[in-house]
Parts: sequence; structure tokens; C-alpha cells
Amino acid sequence: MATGRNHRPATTRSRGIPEATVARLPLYLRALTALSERSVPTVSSEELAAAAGVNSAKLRKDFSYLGSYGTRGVGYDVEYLVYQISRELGLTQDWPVVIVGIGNLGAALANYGGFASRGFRVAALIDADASLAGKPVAGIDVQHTDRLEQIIEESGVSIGVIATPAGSAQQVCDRLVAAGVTSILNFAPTVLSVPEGVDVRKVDLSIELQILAFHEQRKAGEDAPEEDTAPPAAPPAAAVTKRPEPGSDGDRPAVMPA
Amino acid sequence: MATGRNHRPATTRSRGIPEATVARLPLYLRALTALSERSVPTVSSEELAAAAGVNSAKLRKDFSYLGSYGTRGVGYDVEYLVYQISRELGLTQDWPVVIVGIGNLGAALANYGGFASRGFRVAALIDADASLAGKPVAGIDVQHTDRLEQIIEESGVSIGVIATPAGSAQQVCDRLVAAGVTSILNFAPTVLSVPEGVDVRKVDLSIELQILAFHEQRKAGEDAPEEDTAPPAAPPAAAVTKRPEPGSDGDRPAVMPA
DNA sequence: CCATCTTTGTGCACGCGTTCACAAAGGCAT
DNA sequence: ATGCCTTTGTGAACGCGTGCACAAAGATGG
Repeated sequence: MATGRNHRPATTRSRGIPEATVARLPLYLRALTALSERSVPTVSSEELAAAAGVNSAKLRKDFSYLGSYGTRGVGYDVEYLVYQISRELGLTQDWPVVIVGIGNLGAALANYGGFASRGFRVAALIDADASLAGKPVAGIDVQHTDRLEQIIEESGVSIGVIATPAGSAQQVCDRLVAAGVTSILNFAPTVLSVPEGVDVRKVDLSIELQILAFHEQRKAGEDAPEEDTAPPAAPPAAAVTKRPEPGSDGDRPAVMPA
Repeated sequence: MATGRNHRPATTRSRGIPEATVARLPLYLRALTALSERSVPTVSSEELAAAAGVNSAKLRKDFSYLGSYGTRGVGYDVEYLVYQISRELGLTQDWPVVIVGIGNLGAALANYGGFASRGFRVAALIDADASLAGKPVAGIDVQHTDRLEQIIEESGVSIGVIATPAGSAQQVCDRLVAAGVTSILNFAPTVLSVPEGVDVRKVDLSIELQILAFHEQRKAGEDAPEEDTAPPAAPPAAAVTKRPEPGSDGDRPAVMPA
């Protein structure tokens, strides 16, 4: 993660917002938006925290990093807070986004309505499959990978979404970065290497499920005894013990067409 | 990185593997599987750490929680480690999973090949739309929500995936839990409330993008001067300043059909 | 104008996670 | 065997995030 640099003297606080807080701001924003739509004028930290599923002290501390936007004895003004958080997150401006890899997942992403309402705009859909080119997905014509650089420069895209198979992810990533993209949301099950200054966030269904499985197993094993099934030979005698079915995993992002 | 859930207040810490470590095990497993397929016999912590994109000291400490599976001066036996991690994560057993909400995303998930290879098996696809019932998605017939409880009990499902609109998510969640599901992967943009003992993990594309936007904005603002656009009136005089377009967001999971 | 009540903002302590740095352990060559 | 070289496993320090608890701030009512 890039180091927090605090330019911007006096007037307002130095911009050292903790990463953990940033990750929660969208959560608050969602809860606040819901309140706003119900025309609720103000909320207490207690109420809002409950709606967002967090501790109220944590929420107050989070907000304190943004400034003192509350009123003691009353709470927070909903509309005002919505604006402040939106501004802090950079949602008051337009963010053109490209989605690369229009498989099952890419198409699903393209159809996502939550994009536009938050300042995100799908500038283009890109796929390596020439037979897809020109066909509309979610009302936007898919374009061939050849035009990737051109599209990014023309539209001033700085955020890219990778929904390709793992095999092409790094290559696509490199091209995106070379063309000027500095933030990447990666759905491919690979570790992307990027130069300094480029942010990557990863979403991986398979990992989430495995974490759930771990806890599930522990719950189940809480009563049951520990059955230490014979391991496949100790490390030294490794040999050719097990052969994991090749190619059946790890080469496509969670949610790609087979 | 998906939104992690903070649970386990250390009250029950028998098997004491740190949550942060558990979250990385799938990452290691993926890297190890790749090595295994290339028939690499052993890896050093340095190499494996590079492949998984983490610090080598962190990796060694993570593995130390599982036991001493390495050989000093040599490294780790790939096959052996794959087995140990798989067992620890509970992937050596079969995990039947149901997916509720077969929209764009649900369908994409159903098609995901990474399920089966990791011990996960799609036991059923469930949707409230009666016109979908009986139609095959990814080779499995979609079933109507009415049969939810029956399916879960018959198949012994303990993990559920929610890919419905936010409006129905809590209701679906309640039914899943009541029927015996104790782990839930939630794609709907809502905070689910569940009873003690049920794990929930959340994946939210919108949040990930907003976090990227925050960093992106900061990068851009490092050189450029701050234009403090007039805020929508201070909190006291709130007034009807800005009106976020209603209903355009927050009611469907990232990636649902419009 | 004062008293009381509500709710924010935050100082502080604690625990988890990360990282460094190194001793111990094992392999390998001689 | 012996000594060298590599790599693990971990003790300890550090920093971040969380949550408690409370004083200060402001509203509200008399």
C-alpha cells in the first residue's frame, strides 16, 4: 500500500486515514444512503454503527479521521455525512473503468447497476476472443484486446478490472499498467506483480470458500474426536505420492465460463 | 481482497491458528499446487513466499502454526505440504454447497470450475423465480425456493452462497440458517445478522472499487492543488442540498442482472 | 441563564499481526 | 567425522487496529 503522504497544510487535518478505516467508509456510505432515501435527517453513532454492523466507538473514531462532522447531543447529519464520505472516497468525480475478459463473470460485472450510482462508469469491455468483438454486452459493444491501449488513453481510464483466466492475467495487467492504469481489481487467481505506485486489490471466491470450510470443519470437529488419517508419507520419503488433477483449478478466475 | 469478517474473540482457542494465517493458507495452497503440477519436489520459504506474494518470514511463521513440516537447509516437501494444508483447511472432505439467487452472478458462480477441485460441490441452485425452475444452469436444474429447506436437509449442506438482491438476502439467510447452514458467503450488499455460531463472509465489488478510487484520488491529488468545492451547507443547516439517485444502488449484489 | 441530559470525540491500554534477526538443525563435501 | 553452508523455526520488538471509558460540547427545558 502506498504510504500516506500528507500534503495540504493547516486548515484541515493531515490526511493520514488508516487503511482499515478507508475499507469501512463504503460500508457507512451504504448505510447512510439508505437512511437518506428514507429522509432520515440525523443518526447517532450508535444507530449507524448497528446498521453498518460495526462497533459504535470504532465508527466514531473512523469519522474523527475525516473531521468533526457530528453534533454532540444530536448525532450526524445524514446528507452532510454522505457528501463528506463520498468526497473523501473520490466518488464525487467520474471514474471510467475498463473490464477485460468478458466471460461469465465479466458479463456479470458489466451488468452491475451499482457502478454508475457511485461515480463508476464502464468505459469499455475488452476481450481477446475476436468472435465476441462487436457484440453487445450490457448495452456496450465488446472490443478486441488489440485496441486496449488506445481505449485507455482515449477515455482516460485509470482503473481496470481483470476477469480473464489466470494465464493471461499478468500479461493483461502489464498492458494496462503500461497504458496508464494505476488501480487494478483482479478476479483472476494469480498474484500480479506491478510496479511501485500501482494498487491491486484481489477478489477470490475460492479463497473465501476455503476459509469458510476451515471454520466449518472446526465447528464439526469440536465434539468429534481427532482422527489423524494416515498422511501420505512423511516429507523425507516424499516420492510420487499424490497427483492433483491438473488444470482443473487455479487457471481461471472464480466465476469464469468453463 | 475480499472483505474479511472479524469473528472469533479468542474465547475458544484450542486449535489456535490465527485468523490472518488461515486467510493465507489458500494462497499458499494455490502456489503449491502449481509447483506440484510442475513436479517440483521441494521449495524454500523464500521461493514459495515470492510465488504467493508474501514475506518469507510471515510464511514460515504461518507454517509453524501447523507444525514443523520443513527440513532445515532444504525447504518444504511440496506434496506433503499440499496435503497438510488441504487437511487443515478441511478440503480433504466433500462440502456440498447451495447457491441461492441464480441471476447473472449466481449463474457465473455455478459455472466456476474451481469448486469441484477443492472439495466443493454444487448440491443445488435455488431461485425464487418460478420461471427459472427446472431450467438447467451449468448442468444443474434450478429449483424453486420452496424446496430450500428440503434440499439442505437431504444433501446435508452446511455452506450456502447468497447471490440474491439485497432485499431478500436476510430472509434467505434466515431460512438457510434455520435449515442447518452454518457458513454463508454473501454477495448481497447487506449486513446479515446471524445467530452465534454461524460464520458469514462478504464479497462486495462495489466496496473494492470504492477503496481503489480513494487511493486513486490520492495519487492524483499529490501534485495537483486541492480544489475545495463548496460543500453542501454545513451540518446544522443541512437543507435539501444533494439528492442521491434513489434505488439505483445498494439493493442488488455486485453483479446481479438489472 | 443555569441545570440536566445526550452524544460526540479521544486518550489510553490491550491484543493481534508483522517483521527482524539469529540460533539451531540438517545436508553435503571433504 | 568434521566443518561449512543453507534454510528453518521462533523469540522479541514494533506498529496498527480495536474497544473502553470519560471529559467536553452542545441541545433542551425550566
